[in-house]
Amino acid sequence: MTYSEENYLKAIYHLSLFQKKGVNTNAIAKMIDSKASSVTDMIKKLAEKNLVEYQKYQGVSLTAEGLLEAKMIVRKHRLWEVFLVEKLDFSWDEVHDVAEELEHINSEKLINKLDAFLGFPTEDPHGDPIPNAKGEIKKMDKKLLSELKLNQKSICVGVKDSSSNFLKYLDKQQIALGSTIEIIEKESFDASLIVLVNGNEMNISNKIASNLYVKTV
Amino acid sequence: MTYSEENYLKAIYHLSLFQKKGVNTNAIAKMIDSKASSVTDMIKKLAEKNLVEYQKYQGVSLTAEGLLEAKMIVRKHRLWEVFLVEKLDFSWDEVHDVAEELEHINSEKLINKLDAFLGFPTEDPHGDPIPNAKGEIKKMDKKLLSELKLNQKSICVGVKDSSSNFLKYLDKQQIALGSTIEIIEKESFDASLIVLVNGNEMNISNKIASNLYVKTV
DNA sequence: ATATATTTTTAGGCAAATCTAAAAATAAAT
DNA sequence: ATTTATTTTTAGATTTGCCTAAAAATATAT
Repeated sequence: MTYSEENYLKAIYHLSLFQKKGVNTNAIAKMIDSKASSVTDMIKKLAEKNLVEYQKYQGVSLTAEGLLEAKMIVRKHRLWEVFLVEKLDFSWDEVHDVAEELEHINSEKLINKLDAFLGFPTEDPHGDPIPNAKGEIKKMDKKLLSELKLNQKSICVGVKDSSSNFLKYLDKQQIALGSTIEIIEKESFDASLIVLVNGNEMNISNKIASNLYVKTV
Repeated sequence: MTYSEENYLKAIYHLSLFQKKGVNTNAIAKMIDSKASSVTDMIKKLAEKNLVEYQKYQGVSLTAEGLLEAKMIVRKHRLWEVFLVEKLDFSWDEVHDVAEELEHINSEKLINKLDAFLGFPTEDPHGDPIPNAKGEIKKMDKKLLSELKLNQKSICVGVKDSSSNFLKYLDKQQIALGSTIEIIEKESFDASLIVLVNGNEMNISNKIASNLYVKTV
């Protein structure tokens, strides 16, 4: 598979997590940062190879084979992210672009050895699940902080938005994966929250709370 | 720089270590496994970018800029090889192809962090020198085993041929980097040697001895 | 239900990297 | 020094992945 084919599969995979029907040509174009016509071309090629199911004008979906391929790319991406953070001291907002390149390195032995070296992690530095060698994904029951009940103790387990901007904000506020979080007051006017993060009281906007995943404890 | 451009630079670099004049079009074609006409095309492109010096029919050589680029690719290749062997338990005959892909990953931060993680190694698993971040290469005074004097104690510091075949042969004979080697007899008829490797007597053909680097002690 | 807007596809082209085959330059050999 | 052989370059095609612009299909709105 080419670099480009892999990127398309990955994009379709990510989009299909939110869209149960076929994934739109335009949505793919936006994610890949290309044009709808290019997407149509590539989709035809992927359909030829039996990696996607494609009906003209009806969007695409991954075949079983395509899904597995996509998961393997995601697996590689996230394992490399763990490597960068745990072993090479990258911060969680720096890993994405490099992992975007590393995910295309093609060696099963490499990725499985890396997996073992890292201790078979199940989540990446942003709390996203890492598919295992068979493509199985352990899903965690997490919820958005904005959906958490008052006075319910929880711990931070992931982010929805993993943009560098947001991650740096969290660093500044000393919010990290594993931080304990509890809502002690909800402001109905702007839906902002007063929370305890590791015991420290702070104010958090709704936008932040809508991008932080927590697990109740 | 594209993947392909990097491969050409690397090929020219390796060939120019043996050939002090301009490197031949045909030699490059053979190394890259392509055709002379393709090489001519690419060379023109690299000359445009000031990475090589090129005169029609006279071969190519690297400019200062091209040389540094080439060394950085070699640096990446060899650092990844160390990583694969030291951290992921690859054997020395398995690393080349994967490193061939990894060497194109483009992140200075990554490679310098990796370098530090590995403890700033100066040689790769085959005994080849690793350029440092400035492109400096610490050269070791090594010689071929075939050039070693009788009864001169030495240690194995590298291989000239790093084909999987040869490396597996060395594994089988329990010859590795760091093994002590001493010639105790030279057979003039076929130039084969009787040697002590870590104290064990064994017979070694001239071809083997001409592909093993040693350092006298 | 028809007109309007949006999305998707087709048609035709472009740039990069490669190739084959022929021509030009250089090297080797008698 | 010519001829012969080899190497290198040019010319013209091909493939991949992308593009723009126009046409076709689908969705939306009055």
